[in-house]
Amino acid sequence: MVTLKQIAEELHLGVSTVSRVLHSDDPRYNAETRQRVRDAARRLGYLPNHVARSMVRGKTFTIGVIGYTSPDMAAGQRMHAMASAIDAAGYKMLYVSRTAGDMDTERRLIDDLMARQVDGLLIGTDVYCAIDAYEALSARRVPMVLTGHLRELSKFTLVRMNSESGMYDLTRHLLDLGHRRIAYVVGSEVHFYRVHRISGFRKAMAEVGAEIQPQWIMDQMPGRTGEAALFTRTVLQASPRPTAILYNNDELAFAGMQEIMRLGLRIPQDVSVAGFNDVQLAQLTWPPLTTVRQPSDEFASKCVELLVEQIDAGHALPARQVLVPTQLIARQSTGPVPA
Amino acid sequence: MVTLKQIAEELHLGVSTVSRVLHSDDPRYNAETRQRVRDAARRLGYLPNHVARSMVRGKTFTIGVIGYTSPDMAAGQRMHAMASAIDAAGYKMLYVSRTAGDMDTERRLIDDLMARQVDGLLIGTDVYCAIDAYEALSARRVPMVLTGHLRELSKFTLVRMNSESGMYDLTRHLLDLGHRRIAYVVGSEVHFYRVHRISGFRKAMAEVGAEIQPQWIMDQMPGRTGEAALFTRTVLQASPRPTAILYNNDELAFAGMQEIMRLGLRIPQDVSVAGFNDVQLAQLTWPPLTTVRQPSDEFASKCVELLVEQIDAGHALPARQVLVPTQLIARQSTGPVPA
DNA sequence: CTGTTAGCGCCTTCAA
DNA sequence: TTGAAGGCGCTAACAG
Repeated sequence: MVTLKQIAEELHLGVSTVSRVLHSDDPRYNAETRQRVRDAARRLGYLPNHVARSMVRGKTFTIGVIGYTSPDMAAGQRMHAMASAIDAAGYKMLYVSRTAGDMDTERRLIDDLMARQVDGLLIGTDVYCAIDAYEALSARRVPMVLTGHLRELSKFTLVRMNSESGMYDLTRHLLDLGHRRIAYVVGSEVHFYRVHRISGFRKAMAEVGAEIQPQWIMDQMPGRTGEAALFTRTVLQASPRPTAILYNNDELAFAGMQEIMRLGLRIPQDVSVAGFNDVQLAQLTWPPLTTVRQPSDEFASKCVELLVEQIDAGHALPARQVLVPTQLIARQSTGPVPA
Repeated sequence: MVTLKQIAEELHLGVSTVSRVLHSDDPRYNAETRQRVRDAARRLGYLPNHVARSMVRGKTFTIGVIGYTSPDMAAGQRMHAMASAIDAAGYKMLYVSRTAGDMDTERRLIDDLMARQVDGLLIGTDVYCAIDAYEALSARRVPMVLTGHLRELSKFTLVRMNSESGMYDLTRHLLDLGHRRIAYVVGSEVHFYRVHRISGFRKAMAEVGAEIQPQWIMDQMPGRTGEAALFTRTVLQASPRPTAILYNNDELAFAGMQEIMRLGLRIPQDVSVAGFNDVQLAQLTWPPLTTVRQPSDEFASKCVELLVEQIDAGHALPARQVLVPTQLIARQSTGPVPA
């Protein structure tokens, strides 16, 4: 690796001269010197040693990101969006992954990242996460942004999608198609968005005076695809049956659609189906799935914006929650209520 | 941030004493001193400054990974696998992303990562990638591993799935079910795996003396889902029509299935369908998709293994290609040939 | 057993 | 307009 010193010696100049010309582009130097330095740097293939610069500047331009192995298929897209947003802000992403629910690993990873002097932390929270560690970080005013849906996180700076309006829009969409007998597979018990989604659902139903049938709401079990399929079968074999089923995420909806096909029912002629998240495959199933999208670019840049704000301030700022708006994607899995 | 010096002053010790106790666990020190140092470190919340250590050791324990925004939905899973494998090897992943085909960005990113003194580079190649930059890196013997399917990459150390045996297995699966009239949507023109996949297909077909019908092979157009759907419609409306269709990836297969449903044909009773990659949703479509899986954990650990080998050696080693074996996943989208 | 010192590569006063 | 020197936090000789 070529260093400033080597360039300086080669040109019989001082290191600080070379440093200033290359990095601060100080206009005080005469054009000739500047040109010589530039040429030498290019010729020797000089690359500034970022580790040394970090050392002396006390800043690494690195953001530590903790993700987890999510069953959610949109995870890849979100990561790329995150990396791009971080890059665009002049930082790099140091990414570590933990398996869902492993809090000891999470604490270790936080220490690892802090030891590496990251300028800020971006943590994707899971059902079980190391709240105590977040609190310690918060007390030290370490720049930090969380993403996720845990109720306990409301005291931290958090970015999450606007689940309430998303589910409201989706329910309205069904109501506008004439549906009134709507089932809802809530699934997960632990995430906070459950509350918001249900609230969006209730609000839309209430607006048109549609009644919510308790036996058409699945919200007590863990939200696995197998259970969603079973529930789907059960409600559709009863009488009367719902004319539309909402699923709290696309994967659950796919499982439901699979089951509906098995029952020999048609989508959307016999029953309308909608999911949530708009994973990439939602447009490739048959029929293509009506769902709600959370723009991952917007989500990522919001996270980075909130984090860089704190980094620039030199410390964490008062906690605030940001809701990223969602977008209804109406496709062919929903249609007019059967006559 | 607490430093060694602060601990040393607090205990009236030298910094090197503290350093050695904490990091090399030197057994020469007496138990009491060691305990005092340990306690103080814990009490003050000492975290070693990794930047400073990197500086002096000339090693960052960081691997630079360049990914790209892949339309492939398994990307997220691969990334997590990569991060975990890197972590398990005692490194951390500095991840950057480029949009597919943006070679200027790729060169900049390589420089950024090198400036950050990463110990090695792991690059996910795309159709267009900065081969010249790889060559420069290679000439400097920078530890580097590529992944991907470009023909031109054969001179670099590369990890990719064994496309030939994967497609061979898949074709055999159809042949064993009695199919002889098999269509094949190759799609992409540029990736090297195209050659291997076709070769696996041919080999299996030749073994049982099945004839390959040119009009049932789609390999001239770019591999978009729209074109795959159109091709599917065309071959199925002609007579005689194929009894099975192979798609070069799951997304194409989903598009094909969608089209087959539109035509009112049944899968697999009328036509069998198979994909490639085993994206997570392949098991959730109706019917679940027969496909070929590339284990992402194995893939990731192989990449890391090859890279760490070079890092430990201090420089790149002679180029070699590693093929990660694939696994046939037979589901319900394939069935016996119609009578 | 423990302390002192000399850097790692760079930036930033301060001095010339 | 340029150079010298100190120091970021740590490790690794080299002394004692």
